[in-house]
Amino acid sequence: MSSSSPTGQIASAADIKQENGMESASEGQEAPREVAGGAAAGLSPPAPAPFPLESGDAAAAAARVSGEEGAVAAAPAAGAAADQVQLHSELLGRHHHAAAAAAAAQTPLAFSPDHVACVCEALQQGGNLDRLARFLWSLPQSDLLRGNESLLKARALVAFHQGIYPELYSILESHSFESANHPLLQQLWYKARYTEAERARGRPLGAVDKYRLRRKFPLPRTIWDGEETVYCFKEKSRNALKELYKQNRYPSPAEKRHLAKITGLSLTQVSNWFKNRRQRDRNPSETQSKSESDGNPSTEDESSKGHEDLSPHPLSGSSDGVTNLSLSSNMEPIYMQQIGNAKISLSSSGVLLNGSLVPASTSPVFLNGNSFIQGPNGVILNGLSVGNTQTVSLSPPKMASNIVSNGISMTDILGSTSQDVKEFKVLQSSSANSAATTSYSPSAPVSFPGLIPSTEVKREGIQTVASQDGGSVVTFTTPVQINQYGIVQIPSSGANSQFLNGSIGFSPLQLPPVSVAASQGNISVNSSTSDGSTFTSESTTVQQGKVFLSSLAPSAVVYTVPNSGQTIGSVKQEGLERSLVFSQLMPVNQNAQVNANLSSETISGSGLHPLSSSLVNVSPTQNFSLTPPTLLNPTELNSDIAGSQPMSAPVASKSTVTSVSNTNYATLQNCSLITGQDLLSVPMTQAALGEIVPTAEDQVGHPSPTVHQDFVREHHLVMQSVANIKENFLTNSENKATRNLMMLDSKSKYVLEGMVETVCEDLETDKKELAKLQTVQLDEDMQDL
DNA sequence: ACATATGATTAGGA
DNA sequence: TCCTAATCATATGT
Repeated sequence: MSSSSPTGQIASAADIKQENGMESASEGQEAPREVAGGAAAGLSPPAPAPFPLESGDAAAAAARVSGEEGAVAAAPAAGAAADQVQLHSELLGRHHHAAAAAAAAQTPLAFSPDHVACVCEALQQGGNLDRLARFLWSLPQSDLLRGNESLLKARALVAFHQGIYPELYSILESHSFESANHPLLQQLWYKARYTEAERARGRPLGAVDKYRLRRKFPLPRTIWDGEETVYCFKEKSRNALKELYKQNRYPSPAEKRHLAKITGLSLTQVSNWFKNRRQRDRNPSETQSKSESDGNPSTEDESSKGHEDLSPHPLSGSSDGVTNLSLSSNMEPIYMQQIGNAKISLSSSGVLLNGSLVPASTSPVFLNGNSFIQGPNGVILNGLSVGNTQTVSLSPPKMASNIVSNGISMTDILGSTSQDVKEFKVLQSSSANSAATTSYSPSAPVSFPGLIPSTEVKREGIQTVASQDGGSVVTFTTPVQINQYGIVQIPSSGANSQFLNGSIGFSPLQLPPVSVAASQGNISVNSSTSDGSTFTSESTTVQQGKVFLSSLAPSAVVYTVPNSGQTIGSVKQEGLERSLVFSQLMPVNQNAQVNANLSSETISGSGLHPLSSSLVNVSPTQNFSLTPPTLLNPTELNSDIAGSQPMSAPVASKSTVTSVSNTNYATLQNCSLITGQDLLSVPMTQAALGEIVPTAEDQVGHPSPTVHQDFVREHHLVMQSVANIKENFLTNSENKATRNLMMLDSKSKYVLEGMVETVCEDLETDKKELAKLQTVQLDEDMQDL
């Protein structure tokens, strides 16, 4: 029990289980199970409200907030807060005070959709459904009708809470939700069915009854990615396990971890699976069936088959696409900054939480209380967890540790836990992929092309802008949420605050569908850098069909291959695994996948050197090139990195994000590396987005190279740090590092498309608002407690 | 209802 | 800490 409890872990397990319910059982069995139960159990069995964060989380969050931020927000809101309306009005007031007071006055209730979403998320997180219900009730019809996902989710929660199941079903079936929200919504779906049945029968349902109901009322595709799950494990996961089992019945801890990571299962689950598998192979008599692996009794490992298709990977998927699920998992939260932790205070970086997982609850949490206002540098905000759930929190520059996500402390996550925590998502596309990826080299770790880690991507960028004066430096941090609502904040460093709104734009790269095909190939990314350099990864050869892109700072982009320890000599797998790097896979066209790792850790963890070379692995057979609108100058990056001349080459890049849209094309966003010269280009990227705000630079008014340099510097720093060059780091960091975080939603939808909205115009205001919300929530929570 | 499949748990050993 | 063997309870199928 204890150990495994996959569910316990975060949600990941929970998620999975959710679907079937079985697993969750780990704990006790009784709790059991059912889907809902399972999930709930996993999370917090306890949780009062099924959805809210775990108590633990909440508590943590609360603590933070109160402790640290309390001052800021607390005051006003606190008491009154209780009431939605008040809250509402207050928010409005604040919100506008800077921007448009007048407007506010006119339309009191006219919250921007983002704010509404924000409030909804906050209330959901707080778990106070009554308040949420009141809030919804106070909204004008027009707002309710808007397709805002957070709102819909909130309505669904309220409907469930109030027992208005038909409405719940209607909501769930009428809108395609982000995969990050699937776990929660799935729970609602099943739980509602169970409850209805129980009421009808007047007696509690047994496991079988629930199972029947699940069969009878399958999840609508709007809240399910279509991935099959049998006995609690996804087909893909099962296949991955089988593959490895064929090769080695006694996987090493590292292999198990890797497998866990790949499959989104916990280490314990992986171990149990092998244990059971071995046992059942041994005594067929008992259960026999080996359906699983075919009979490979022999399996003796390796010898046998070896190759071939060992992995046909499964990824089954339907092809269609729908979305994926996320689930839970995902969490791979990543944290990257190990560096930060390590020695450099650097960053603390941001943490992303992925909402995805959230098992039970919804996810997102606001976190970091600290973050809110941290002085000069670091602040951030949190995005709200909007739609997806995810919230981003930022941490203060220094501590990495603070972050709590979903109740889980970062630390935990960071720790080995990652395995447990993380989950991957599978993109449907993957299914297609599966085909694509057929080849898989045995030697290589198992690859699971189809899985995509939750999508979180975090990007940290540190941007420092030197003021012309030279005196001040402005740093800003930008967390981006890729969900529907992106929030970018740029705190100004010093007293003078300048806020930039940044919206971060990503210019999407589109990958031609075609390219994606198959399994092994190289991918070249051509960036049209100013100089026209193209980046190709030769070195990268194939790893398992994945391409990893890691971006460090805003500017730097590193391409790494995470687990391919093999490839990279010095790197060890374990290290890699541990590193929280997460990679994302992007299915391109459904067939190809690209992984982007944004963590620096990977590299650093291994202690390698410079990873100098950037590697891109592409498994897809074919090569496809990505042409970002922006410029990539990988070369420079690499050189820099490798070169050890940190500052020398200025490259400013923005983070790279890969997005995959359901539609089949993948987009790389923000991949721009800008050379010093091209400073201007940076902004451009954003321009693409359109409406968005001026780039930071613009706002700051420094186009100048200087800035860039700093930028670059920072980058370098990061990179270097990776490389083990820490000293520099410190320096820079001291200046102020800024980080950019990007959260992608677990869905991978990464779709930055919409994401980039700039939600908060007035950062301060937002901060306050958020703080207030949090405070309020906390207060309430406290009271409840 | 029954049979089977499968993940998890427990106890004991190395 | 990991493994095996036995066993549990649910999941799934008929």
